[in-house]
Amino acid sequence: MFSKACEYGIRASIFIALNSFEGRRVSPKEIAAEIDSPQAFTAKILQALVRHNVIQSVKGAYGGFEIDKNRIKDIKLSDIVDAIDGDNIYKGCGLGLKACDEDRPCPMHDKFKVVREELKTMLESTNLEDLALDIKEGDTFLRR
Amino acid sequence: MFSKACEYGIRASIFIALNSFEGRRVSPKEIAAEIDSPQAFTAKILQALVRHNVIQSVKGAYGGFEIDKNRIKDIKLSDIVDAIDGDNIYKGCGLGLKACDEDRPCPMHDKFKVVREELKTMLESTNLEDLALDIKEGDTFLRR
DNA sequence: TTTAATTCGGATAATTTTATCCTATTTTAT
DNA sequence: ATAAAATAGGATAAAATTATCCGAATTAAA
Repeated sequence: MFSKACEYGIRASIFIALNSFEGRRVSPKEIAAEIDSPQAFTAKILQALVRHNVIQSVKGAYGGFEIDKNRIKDIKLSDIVDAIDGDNIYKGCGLGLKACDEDRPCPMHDKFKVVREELKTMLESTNLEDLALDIKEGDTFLRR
Repeated sequence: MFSKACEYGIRASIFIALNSFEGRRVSPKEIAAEIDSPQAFTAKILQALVRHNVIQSVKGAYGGFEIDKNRIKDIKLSDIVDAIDGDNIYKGCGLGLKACDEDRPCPMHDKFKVVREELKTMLESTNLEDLALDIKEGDTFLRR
């Protein structure tokens, strides 16, 4: 469904949010260890998230990645997916037809639209705070 | 969402179904021209669909690809997706965690489950006959 | 039985995605 | 200032996906 990069990006963002609650910055090394992803590749993804303004980085000693504590609840899964995979997954045609739209729909259009809308709604209505709090409560897990 | 191979596979299957209604076999060349896909790559995908028993091929002169006319309505989109992309897309964890399940869910699990189920239901309840008939009626389109 | 029209399948290439490595740059503490 | 601890970013490699090419095998018709 999502690319590996996007899966890592979402997992990393949740872990960063979790730490930012406590005012703690985290390194790519820590992140990759926690979410079980390749470190250097994860670092690239973090850079992309910084460029897209989803997370922040602080360079130099005592630096690391963080998310503005007051904005954690404003970051939606769709922001992360947009930054890494783009919006084609929840906006494009299921059969890959560029010209597919309401006026000239592909054979899957009407039925796929329902799924796509469900995905879009889900991504746009789920924020990092909710996801991180579930983990904190011990209701959900980032690994193993 | 789906791989290119899977998109081509679905589009090709619909076109074959459309022709099998009329008892006409079609070649990879014809198929690729109609669904606007690379011919040799499409041929490989057709072979995979034959191996998975989704479509049939008849070798030699006057051969081509076809679908048993009486079975067109029994072939579900899920059969095609399964054959080409596997079932991970509508059965696996949205964050790519192998260990994610109801007992130990990932943070996205509950919300993603709804989307995944919607996709699963859609793929399993949509058959080639319905899709081909919509095209025949001029309500939907395979290209342009 | 030969020929022509086909699918099948192996080899290879191109592109994209995933992953690694190394150096430069930035920043804080000493 | 200097050293140490970080992120940034370029170069490269590995793996997966997408795509092409060509000869072998199969089949029906002439």
